Amino acid sequence: MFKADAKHVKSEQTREEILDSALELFRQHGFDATTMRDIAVTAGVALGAAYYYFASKDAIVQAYYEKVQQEHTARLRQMKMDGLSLRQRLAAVFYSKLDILENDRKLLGAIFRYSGEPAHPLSCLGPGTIVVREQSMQVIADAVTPEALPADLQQLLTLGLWALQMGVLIYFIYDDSPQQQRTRRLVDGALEITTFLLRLARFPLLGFARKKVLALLDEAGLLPQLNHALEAQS
Amino acid sequence: MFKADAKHVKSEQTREEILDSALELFRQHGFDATTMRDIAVTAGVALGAAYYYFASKDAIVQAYYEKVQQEHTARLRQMKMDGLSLRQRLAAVFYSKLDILENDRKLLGAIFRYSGEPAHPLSCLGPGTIVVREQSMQVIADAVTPEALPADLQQLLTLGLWALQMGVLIYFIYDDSPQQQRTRRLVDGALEITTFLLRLARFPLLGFARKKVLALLDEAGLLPQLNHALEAQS
DNA sequence: TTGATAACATGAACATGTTCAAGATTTTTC
DNA sequence: GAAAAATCTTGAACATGTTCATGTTATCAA
Repeated sequence: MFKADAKHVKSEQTREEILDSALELFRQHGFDATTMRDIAVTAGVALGAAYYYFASKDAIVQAYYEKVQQEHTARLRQMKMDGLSLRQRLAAVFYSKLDILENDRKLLGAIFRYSGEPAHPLSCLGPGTIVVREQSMQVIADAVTPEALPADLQQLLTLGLWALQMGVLIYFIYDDSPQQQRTRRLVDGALEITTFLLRLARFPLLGFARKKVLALLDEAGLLPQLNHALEAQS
Repeated sequence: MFKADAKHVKSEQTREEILDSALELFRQHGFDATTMRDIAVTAGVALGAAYYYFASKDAIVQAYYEKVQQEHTARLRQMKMDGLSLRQRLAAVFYSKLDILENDRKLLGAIFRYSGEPAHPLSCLGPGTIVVREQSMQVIADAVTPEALPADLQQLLTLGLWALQMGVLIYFIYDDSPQQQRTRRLVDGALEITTFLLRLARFPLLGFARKKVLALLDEAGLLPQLNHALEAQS
């Protein structure tokens, strides 16, 4: 189960070769302008081989995004968060994600392409992408946990921040300001407001709203169980 | 400019014929399983004719959604809203939209397909779909306006509800409960919380948050000018 | 009426994502 | 080590969205 057989290594190399070639071509000429034949030729394999390793052209982008998520998780794990405020930790989460994706904004579009098709294996909200989704939630949860909030509030905050991150990514894709500074400012502002509202969440009236929201999300089945995704790290 | 020439009428009929055939086939066999050739044959025209009237297969779904939006606008206009509360008016807005879309959930996926591609003419967030987007915002704005809220709050509420509607549509697509009752309950709960928070928005602390949010959205360029979409009604 | 122009219609040809039957290579089994 | 199985590779063939050169028909000016 764990033998690093030469064959397995070579297979993995071929896969990497195809993935790297594809990403290079995507970045150079765009996703649509790059054909699977281009990718195969650049990777030095036959067209069919590309499909042996990747179920579809979009699946290549999905594989890229999974690598991004691994990188995001890794970067935050080796970051010293001690002494940082919640807001600073969250800023680190959001900023590092943007840093990683900075030069590949055009690729991200493919990630959202099937968000309206529950049955599609690459739907970013569907079961087919649950691993990477839970992983990205876990990154946020890890930044939230040290705050020692009440469990319900913590869950709510994590889900809300994950949704915010999704929205920020969309904004990021559309952001044509230099270096996407606008997205960064949006993150700053959103986090400021988030932490401000969090301080307010202890007040009784907002506490009532909090319970309402939680009950609603729960009834809607939108409250995932967290902490189940970390072991899926290769 | 306004002559109902026989030719123009016939042209419009052909377009309708293609659109109707396409929708029928989409509903019967699904979007992907229906080919443009199927559509052309069913409509009794050549393949090229379909492309004369619609720029792409997805554009047919877009045309469908524009019809849906027209219908939504029309339904709400002929509804007597006098004496209804804000929450009731908003419920009418959300429910009627779901009613119209009830049997075409599978078609909706195509609407979101290009949400991550700013340059695509069918991006549901891009400039190519601004008319239908403003129209759907206007429907919400019309339900909000009678409340005579402060201008900033009204704008904020309208934008927030539009975003909520988008989210609800996504949930709707994924909702496999009978008659999508879950989505309706989600709407109920979300509107309850919305109106509750709206009552709170007058308090000074939340008023501060409100200003913050508004400034943030404004800086991000997310506050559209409303009231400019009504004349584009055929 | 006639010629010119614009609007509409055609379907073969093309581009490209995807499939698949067949073959090559490696690993496992006995 | 030979046979069997699993893994990997190939590229022709296919399906289908889209384009386009070529018609056809309607409109309009003279």
